[in-house]
Amino acid sequence: MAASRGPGRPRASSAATIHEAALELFLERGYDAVSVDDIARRAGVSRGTVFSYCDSKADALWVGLDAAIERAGDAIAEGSGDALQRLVDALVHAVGPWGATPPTALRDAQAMGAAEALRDGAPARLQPLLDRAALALALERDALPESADAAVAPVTIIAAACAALVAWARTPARPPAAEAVRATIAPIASASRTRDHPAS
Amino acid sequence: MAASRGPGRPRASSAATIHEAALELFLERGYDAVSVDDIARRAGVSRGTVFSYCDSKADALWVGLDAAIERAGDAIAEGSGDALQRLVDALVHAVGPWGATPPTALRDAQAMGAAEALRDGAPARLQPLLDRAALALALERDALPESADAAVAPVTIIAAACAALVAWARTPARPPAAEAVRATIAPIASASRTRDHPAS
DNA sequence: CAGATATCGATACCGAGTGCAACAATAGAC
DNA sequence: GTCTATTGTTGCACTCGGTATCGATATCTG
Repeated sequence: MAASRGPGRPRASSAATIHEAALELFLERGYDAVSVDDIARRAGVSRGTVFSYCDSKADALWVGLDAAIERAGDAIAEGSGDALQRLVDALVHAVGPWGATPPTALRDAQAMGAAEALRDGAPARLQPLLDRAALALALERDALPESADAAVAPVTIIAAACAALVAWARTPARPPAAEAVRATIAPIASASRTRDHPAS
Repeated sequence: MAASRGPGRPRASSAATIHEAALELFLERGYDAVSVDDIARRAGVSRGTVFSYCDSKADALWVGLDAAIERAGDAIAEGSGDALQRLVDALVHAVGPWGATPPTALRDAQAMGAAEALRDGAPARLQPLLDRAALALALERDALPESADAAVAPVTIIAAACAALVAWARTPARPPAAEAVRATIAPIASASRTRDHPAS
């Protein structure tokens, strides 16, 4: 990590330290009642340093989620089958490491009063994944990535996966995340496929 | 309207005036380069007045869209068929008045540099509609509105409708919006129905 | 030891959004 | 016509998230 390689390092700050402090405070006081100053104080760091490690106050909520989004984006390039199938497999694969345990921020979103922040931040976080899926689909279908043909199905499937995960995280007794996701989005993908490619 | 009933009414400000000023400025300079002060100046009112008519800077982007969302929410209560079919019909009905002409903010989102603002604001704007759809579905299925069974399908269908509309608004030669929406979400709804109610 | 370098901290700044107290204008009461 | 209550409007102060900058400090290299 670039944070610990440099020549001068007066403290032992890290993104993880700040994220931990933020999540602690979110749980104690609720997301809205925690300011960035609070996070800085709890982490033993100045306000400026918080923003040098985090892009926004909400970053701590997305630690495990961003990683999964990135895994999904990377997996789209690989995989077998048509682009839609690759998207399904990528989403399933991305949440595989979670097993039956959701990332803490997702599981405690309600308790932290961060459900809205999570919901409102999702579009921006998911955009790169969406772009890669739309691009893959557009290449396969000789369409523009912005066309309805290439853009709608990825949005639909990714939205379904997110909704499934939110509900899954609330479930007391959970199956593995990958199972829940596949069961939800596989039929959606089939429907998109048959609508867009009726013959094959 | 409460705005014109009272004894004293020093000015004739209105939400429409402020929305017009905002959209003008967004088109001229781009969404991010326009401050609320700019909008207030252009509309000939003070900053405080802007926020007494608008909840946020982005409000002007949502004038036509919010109305459609509200139409859809109201239509869910009526309609025929199961709850999923009512949601489909409600969405189709909600964009009916648009015909083949998208709301200006949706059509000019790119030109205004407001595509991101629109995307990021969508979850909060769509939440009431989502809640009503999930509630209707939960009642029909004897499930909790937060359960996956009741929550996933509405998210999926509404997301598909939004994606379809965004792509539709970009299309040079447009069919009526209702057609585009129905063609996109009908198969998704069928897939959700057969998955959740395999027997019937 | 000296210089280069990168992080950290403090400060100032910007814009969105909220709250409030004062003001102005008008409709109605008398 | 005057008084009064109501209501939109204004200006200001404030909070908070986010950005930019500059100086200080600690580490590594020569």
